[in-house]
Amino acid sequence: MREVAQQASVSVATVSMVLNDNPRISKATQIKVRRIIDKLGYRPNRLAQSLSSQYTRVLAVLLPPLRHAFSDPYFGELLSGICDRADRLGHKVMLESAKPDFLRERKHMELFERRFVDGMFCLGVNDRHHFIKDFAAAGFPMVCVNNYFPDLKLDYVVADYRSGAEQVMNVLLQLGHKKIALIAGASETQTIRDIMGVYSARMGDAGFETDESWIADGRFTEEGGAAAADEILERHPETTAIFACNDKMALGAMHRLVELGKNVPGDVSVVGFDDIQQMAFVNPSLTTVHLPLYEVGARACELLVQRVRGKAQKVAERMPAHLVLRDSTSIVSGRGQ
Amino acid sequence: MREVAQQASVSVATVSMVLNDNPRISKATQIKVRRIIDKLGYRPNRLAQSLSSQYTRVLAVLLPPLRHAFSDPYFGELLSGICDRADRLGHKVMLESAKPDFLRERKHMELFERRFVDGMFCLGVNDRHHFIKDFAAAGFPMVCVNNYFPDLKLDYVVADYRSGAEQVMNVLLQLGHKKIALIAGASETQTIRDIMGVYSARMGDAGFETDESWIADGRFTEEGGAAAADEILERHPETTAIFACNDKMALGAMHRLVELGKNVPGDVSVVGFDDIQQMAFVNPSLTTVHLPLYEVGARACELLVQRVRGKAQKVAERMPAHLVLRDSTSIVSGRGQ
DNA sequence: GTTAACTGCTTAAACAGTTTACCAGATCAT
DNA sequence: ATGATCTGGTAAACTGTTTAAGCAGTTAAC
Repeated sequence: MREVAQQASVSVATVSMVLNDNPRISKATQIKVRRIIDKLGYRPNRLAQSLSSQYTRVLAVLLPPLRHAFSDPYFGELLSGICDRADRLGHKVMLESAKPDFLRERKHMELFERRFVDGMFCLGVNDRHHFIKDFAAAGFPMVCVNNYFPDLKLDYVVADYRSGAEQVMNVLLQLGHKKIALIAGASETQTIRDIMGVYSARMGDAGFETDESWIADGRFTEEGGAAAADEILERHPETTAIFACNDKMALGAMHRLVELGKNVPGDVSVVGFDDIQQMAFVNPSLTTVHLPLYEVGARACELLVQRVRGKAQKVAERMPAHLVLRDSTSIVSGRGQ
Repeated sequence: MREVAQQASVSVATVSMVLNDNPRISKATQIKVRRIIDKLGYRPNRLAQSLSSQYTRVLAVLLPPLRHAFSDPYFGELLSGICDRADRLGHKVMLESAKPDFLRERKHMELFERRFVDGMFCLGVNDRHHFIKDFAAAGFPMVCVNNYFPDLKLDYVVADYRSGAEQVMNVLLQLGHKKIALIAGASETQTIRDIMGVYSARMGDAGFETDESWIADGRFTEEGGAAAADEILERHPETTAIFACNDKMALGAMHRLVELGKNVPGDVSVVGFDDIQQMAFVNPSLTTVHLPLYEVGARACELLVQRVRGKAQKVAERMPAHLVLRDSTSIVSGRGQ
């Protein structure tokens, strides 16, 4: 920068102002300086800029410490939305995994304290993750992505799980299903509780009271989904439909059903949640709820950037979800009754 | 830092040396200063550290600009390995997407020039991506992950595609298959050419000469795999086995086969490549080649960090792959002959 | 007729560290 | 006693930006 200033016979401050399109710089100086910049191939050092301006223009994404978190299409789709939008807003995205060590050493706070990042996204958090309160307490910008905490004053952007669940229950009931089981994930997650609430309510409305024996925990994984399917069929062999709270569990359940010699959807209908890409290509293709994950991520990013700039107030948005009917659901079969 | 120095009645230089475990600092001063640091909750500003030390300890991952790149388990697994190892080595990971604009504006170079990052990983690149030469030319540390360029002097870490392909061909031939088709990806990719080379050679060895009518391009996607399956069956209805160069294409092909009323593996065996996690849970579960993607990513990270520190020489490693037999392959059926 | 707000630019301080050259005192060999 | 070496520390220069304050002259507002 000094070199540019020298060659253009102006001060470094002027060069700085040229770079920042400060209106106080005359057209002539603008052009003169820019010409030298191009000639010299000068690029401002972002570390120095950040040091001085107090903004790093870097955002962190905190992912749960699952072995396959990065290769999980669910998180991937959120990440995709976040990254695309961040790029458009001139921000970089950094990846972090919320390992126990990471949290114990308060690294999630260090990210801010040491000026690594301006803001943070939390993905896959639930009520047991007490650390999320730290951000708000310290006044660091943070947005919960596709999750929320009614009791805490935290920013969030979330897909409409209730509406999605309503649509699933409607279609299953209309297809004549009465023996509907639910494969849930961790009930420490508010969105899962939303689905469970809708499930119980709609079953009750339809006159088919269910108890917790109709609900199994699939731990959000394929293996868990398979195990949950086992549990359910053992407790209720008369089950004609299984509603899983995410696609991975639905896939695991479906795989297990086929292994057990059941026909999907002939004997048992299966419905997922999320609509991750592959689900159109499994056999049978999976009926599921499409969540606008990309858009949720993108919107969260927009709002986080506003927060960083001190603009946004309370951030809380809910984005629409819709059912995608495929081949894993059908009208209840005669003998299923 | 000034505050710490003052309270400990030493200079800021001393505080800096304490933080960096400089041996010139006495035990007594060490302890005295550290006590004040803890008391004040002081955290060194990484921007200032980087500005001064010339190292950012940030690495960038350049992903191809595919709509679902982030949610692709293939990239996810590589990313997972990279991130875990980077964390252990005290480095942060930044995400970048190689969009046309990005490259046109030389942003991939700016990342280095503006001191954003110390090094870079390139994922999913092929011979058409001329920009990869820029790094070497400018002397910026870069490692190609799970891909390589025999003609260029670039660092890389790659899974052993040839050995994987050998294993596939061995098992298919042993199962009695003769009419084996190949679904390839972009032939601009060296690893794909490796597979194609093995395929042709082994078919030739076994006395079953094939020509390009037995090879279709599946563009690495499920849709492409499905279309490729169509092509192949149209040209060669007698096909008894399909070998796809990645799992996504295998899944697409399998889905199409089932749609066409074929039984997998009864009528047609299908083999994939990569062993992404879900493939154990599709119907039928997919026989595929397990690539140590996590390890490839981790190793690439180790080597990149060494490169950044100026230690490593030429980096070029190949990691072993092995076949995973599942339910999508079987002995060739009588009528298939 | 005074005050205030421009004009386009410069100077210097601030941002928060690291590193190098140097220094005073202690230790050691001659 | 003298010079050489070691020890533990300091002051100052350095990294590359942004930004507040200021310069002297012009113009608009009250």
